Amino acid sequence: MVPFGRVTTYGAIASYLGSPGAARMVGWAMNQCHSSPHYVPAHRVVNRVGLLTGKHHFDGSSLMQEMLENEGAIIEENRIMNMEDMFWDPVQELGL
DNA sequence: GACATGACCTCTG
DNA sequence: CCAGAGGCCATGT
Repeated sequence: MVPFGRVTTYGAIASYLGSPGAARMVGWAMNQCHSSPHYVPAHRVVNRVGLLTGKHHFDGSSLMQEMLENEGAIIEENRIMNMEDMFWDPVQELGL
């Protein structure tokens, strides 16, 4: 549901799902989304400071970064510099 | 059934 | 500001 050009965090997703502290489970879900028939923009999910912690789980080592940069993100040292502008909070945007 | 691990977060000292 | 510890929940051995 994360729109083009926006990113969100594991914690935000977990919080939206009703388990504020279950960010790890979200990471696990992202890992499993490989085998999901639905399209999951996992590249738009980063940790709270905008660090691309899951980049190693994509095909290339820079695929995630490339896709994010393609969506307007400014990435430097595996980190989204303009995180504040890109951040998309499901709780705030979709309502809880 | 216990124990370890994971694309994390938050609080403490 | 940096480091450590605890919590979260599903999965695999």
